[in-house]
Amino acid sequence: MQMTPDLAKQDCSACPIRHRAVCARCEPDELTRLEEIKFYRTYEAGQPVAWAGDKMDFVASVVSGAATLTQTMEDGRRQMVGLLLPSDFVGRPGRSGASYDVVAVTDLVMCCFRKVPFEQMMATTPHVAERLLEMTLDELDAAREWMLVLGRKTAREKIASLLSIFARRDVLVGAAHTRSVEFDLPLTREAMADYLGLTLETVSRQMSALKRDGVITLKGKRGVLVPDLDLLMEEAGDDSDGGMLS
Amino acid sequence: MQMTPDLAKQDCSACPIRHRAVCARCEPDELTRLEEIKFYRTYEAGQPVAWAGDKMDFVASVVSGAATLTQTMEDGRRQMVGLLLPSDFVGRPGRSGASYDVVAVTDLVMCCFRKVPFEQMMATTPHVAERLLEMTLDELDAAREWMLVLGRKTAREKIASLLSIFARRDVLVGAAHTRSVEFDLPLTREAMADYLGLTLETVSRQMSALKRDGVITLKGKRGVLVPDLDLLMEEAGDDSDGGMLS
DNA sequence: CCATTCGTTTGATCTGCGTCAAAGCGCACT
DNA sequence: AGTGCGCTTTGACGCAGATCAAACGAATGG
Repeated sequence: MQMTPDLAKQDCSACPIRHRAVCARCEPDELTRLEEIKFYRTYEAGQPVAWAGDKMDFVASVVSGAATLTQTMEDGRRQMVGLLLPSDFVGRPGRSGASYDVVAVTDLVMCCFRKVPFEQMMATTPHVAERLLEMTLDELDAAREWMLVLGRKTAREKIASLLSIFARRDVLVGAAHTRSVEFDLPLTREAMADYLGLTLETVSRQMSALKRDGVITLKGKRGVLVPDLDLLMEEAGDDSDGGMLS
Repeated sequence: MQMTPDLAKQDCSACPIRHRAVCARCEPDELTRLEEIKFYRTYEAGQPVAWAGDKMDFVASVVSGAATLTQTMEDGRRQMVGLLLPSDFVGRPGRSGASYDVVAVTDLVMCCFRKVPFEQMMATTPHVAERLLEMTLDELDAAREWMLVLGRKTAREKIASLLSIFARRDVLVGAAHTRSVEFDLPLTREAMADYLGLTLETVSRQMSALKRDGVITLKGKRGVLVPDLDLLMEEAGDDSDGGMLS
């Protein structure tokens, strides 16, 4: 959780309000104010960012790495309710504590803003509040999309749906109209199971099945090669194009 | 979908920004502007409010009755992703179309605001934008709570979780510290199944089981009596107090 | 009054996934 | 090289919930 001075001045395109990429309407002095209250934190794989109920005095967005939001029942059953990948946002303006356990699953760099000045900024600059609302609506859509996965999809479809999420972040256009992708899974089988409402054994079995059927190829322990993204998305039972066109 | 003149002047405490109850900071002229762009619509049970992809030129909140947000796969599998009860909000500022099918499940009255003037209002009055963000965050929390239900709870726990949602809206304090509640189920068994990721048969069986075990009593077709709310919430596997204290 | 329809209940059977158990990898230490 | 540890894979078996099927009750309408 130490500061990383070498990052302190970096111009981070994945900042909470994505001020370079999206908030083009921001005035220069607004950007300056954002830069002033910004700092970076790093976490190691497995390290907690916050436990449910803890006070969180900052909001942040992921620069690199991945983190998970999970909920746990008293008897130990766990459900991941959010997956934070680069550019995703954490922290609730107007709420004192974290609602869920936030844990780094790989080495993680986050771009943070102290909560109090950030909220002041929100209250005075409509752009920021609007951008935050837009991001929250996106999260809500993602959560609802996932409700369909959890409630109605088979184990195989669930795995394919999860792989699609990662695959769609790194699409390569191959020859002959097939889109192939290669990426590293940031999650263990257990974490995948927690996300999908399955057990790790079922996850493992279905991964093997998808491999056997040629939908994916496993490269070492973490690497996954998807020769045909369309085939994967068909396996996921997804009617949409996965947002590739938007 | 006809206008209801008798409602047109009613002071609706469940309006989108809940301006009477919540937006106490609003100036009188802001309230007046809201009143000016407000109108009411009624729908009959079963009637669609909007299909996924349709343009929705208004945002609204539920005054009375209930509506559902559902997602459907090509093969017909359906998952409800949201349940709209009085005071709940529908419609996305900044988005052109509905993301999900919105259907009235009982007779429904909605308090609507034309989208364009509402968004103008949002852009100029920080209260409204903040209130909307707060409401969206609440929805997001509810969606994530529901992900735990869908992913990790047993059929019996799922039913109890759903019943808790309705029960907590109408709590009566009984004698001897037990809290008893009585309410009408606004959903059919099939709709409950769509919400819970189950089949209607399983829903029916588990309802019977809860009745047999004295957790609930069925009054006619739709009426449900919960003699002890704490017992129901224990069945739901809920560690929280259900927000009763907050 | 009966017939139709729509939602609900209940039963019998099947199956996908969970559970329990054991073995197979890398990979980091010593 | 050898040992231990964390993660993954694979197998055997059982069960919760799906599926298929039938009957029931209440409301509606001729």
